[in-house]
Amino acid sequence: MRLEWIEDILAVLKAGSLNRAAEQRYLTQPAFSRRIRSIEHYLGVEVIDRTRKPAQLRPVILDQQERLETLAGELRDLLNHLRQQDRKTDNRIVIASQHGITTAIAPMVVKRLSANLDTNVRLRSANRDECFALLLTKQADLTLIYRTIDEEHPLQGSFIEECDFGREELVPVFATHALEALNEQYRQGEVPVVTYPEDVFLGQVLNRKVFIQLRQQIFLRTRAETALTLAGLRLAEEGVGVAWVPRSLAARQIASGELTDLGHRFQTVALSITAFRYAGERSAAEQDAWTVLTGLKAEATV
Amino acid sequence: MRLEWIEDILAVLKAGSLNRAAEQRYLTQPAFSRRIRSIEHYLGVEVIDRTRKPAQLRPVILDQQERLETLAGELRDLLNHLRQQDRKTDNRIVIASQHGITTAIAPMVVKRLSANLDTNVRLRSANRDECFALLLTKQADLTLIYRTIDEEHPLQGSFIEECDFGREELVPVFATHALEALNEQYRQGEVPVVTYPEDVFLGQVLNRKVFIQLRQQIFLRTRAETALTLAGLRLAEEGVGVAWVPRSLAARQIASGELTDLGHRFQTVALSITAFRYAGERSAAEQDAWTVLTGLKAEATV
DNA sequence: CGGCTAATATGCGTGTTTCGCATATTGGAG
DNA sequence: CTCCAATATGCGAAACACGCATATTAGCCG
Repeated sequence: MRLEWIEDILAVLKAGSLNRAAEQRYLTQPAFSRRIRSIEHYLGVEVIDRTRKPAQLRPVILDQQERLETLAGELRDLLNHLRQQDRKTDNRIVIASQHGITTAIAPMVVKRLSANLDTNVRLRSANRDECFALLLTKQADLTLIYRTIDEEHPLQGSFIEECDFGREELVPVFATHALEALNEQYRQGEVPVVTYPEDVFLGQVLNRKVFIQLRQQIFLRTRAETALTLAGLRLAEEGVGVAWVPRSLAARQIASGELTDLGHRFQTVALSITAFRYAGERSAAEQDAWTVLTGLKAEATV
Repeated sequence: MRLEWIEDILAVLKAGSLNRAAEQRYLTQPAFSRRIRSIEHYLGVEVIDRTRKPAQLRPVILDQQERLETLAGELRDLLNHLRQQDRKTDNRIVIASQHGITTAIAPMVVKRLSANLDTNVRLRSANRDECFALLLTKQADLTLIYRTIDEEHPLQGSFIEECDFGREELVPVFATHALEALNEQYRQGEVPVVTYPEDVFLGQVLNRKVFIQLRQQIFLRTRAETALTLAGLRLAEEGVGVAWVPRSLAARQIASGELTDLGHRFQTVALSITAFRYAGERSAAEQDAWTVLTGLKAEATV
């Protein structure tokens, strides 16, 4: 028996159909359908009534709803407890950081935390959704992510606390040594660009905030696609295409003249760097970390 | 999270080492070792202390022992409940029957049950160990297995009830039309036989009760090995070798002269057919079934 | 009572997981 | 230091779970 199976069953209950339940559980409909089948096979009992079309849970299961919910809750509690326990005892905190932040800002944050506190910091790099997942499953104590300045609450619910503690700008950059070639292409009506995949946060933001408008003026030729800002940076350095990268990541190369900031010609995207954590009781180490972060915020706004 | 994982962890606790825990959980030591690793990976927490040699559970986990046991119990209860529930409501019972019995005796039993009662009987054929497993996990309401007459309690524990309700004899048979060839081989000091694998019950019984003695007199040439008595019967009919099969299975062929009963020359094995069930409350259908079975016993002993 | 649509199921190829077996490595006792 | 028992790792095979594309079907509507 698996916690995940209980959650699957409860999802059917709440969603009212396999289709929507599949969505809630982040699976395709066929995969979810098969999963329910495999659960039924394991139990030796039919879980849902397939004769009707929006498939319904059978009474046998429905009667156990409360029990299922209780058990699922207890299991999750146990998991959360185990996952946090050892951290509490060794004064350790885990920070989930969006990939771009891991290279750009997080090192500084970690340095500050380690310097000011007797704390063992572990940094886990992941994409944005994964970061939230790590926080929600308490595998991370807090998470650092980018958000666009107009984005409301990426995580709703009062049990989550947030703290904007810095700004970042996504700037278009390109190899200075190849600028002439870029201008030539520009005159011919096209720009080579490095894009991020549509299914990662930066890809969506860049598309919505920059590319849609830009495409009305000029043809964007995607020369490379990568989920990693660091790779984007390298590609820009090689003159493969214009890449939008966090300014802090490119600061050194821009200063040295290796890269040229094309923010005046194309558009930049303002992002804020936000930390999230669970509200409620927490370990001393985590409390201290949060204090340091809010301190950074104060610095930034000065 | 999985119930099986909790059980794995508790097994380490009880066994005191990965090695013996692996045995308890019916896994090889390497597989079990990796399983614990995967659990640790999932939890993000070290479950066992590998610096010492008989690996010990870490205090983090040890502290949760009671909680783990409670949860495991609740999950198992839920499973048992779900697995039995639908049977109770539609007056259904599931009988796990050892393969040989499925063909030999079970059809008669099922016929009796269906005739006398308004009951839906489902027969599941499995090997002996699987039958016990099905009973213990409540996927079956009762199980029919062979046991040797001197075998004590295959399942110990007061929570199991048993009922010997018949006798069976494993008799050596061979194709009548090929008897002459058999005798010829016999004179040359060897007998072609059909054996059962060592890892199934009949294989062990036959070896212990018959072959060990027989080998002191004559060379047994294994011509075929099969786990299925029915296949053994066919092989005997074809004259491949002498096969020990339940008498009831071969009764028709012996009567018609197609097969010859060699029980006078070799040895037979007396088996009793025993039904097992959980003690305690049960559905009306199952109670009725048991009554019918004990009735059969009365008939048999008359 | 057909035909349409949304819900569910199935075929298929692929990547991942888990296992057993054989073998390597390692802690700890003597 | 050497040996033994406990644990780990290499490897190949089988099972599993997934996504995509597509087939089937319940139920609604004309």
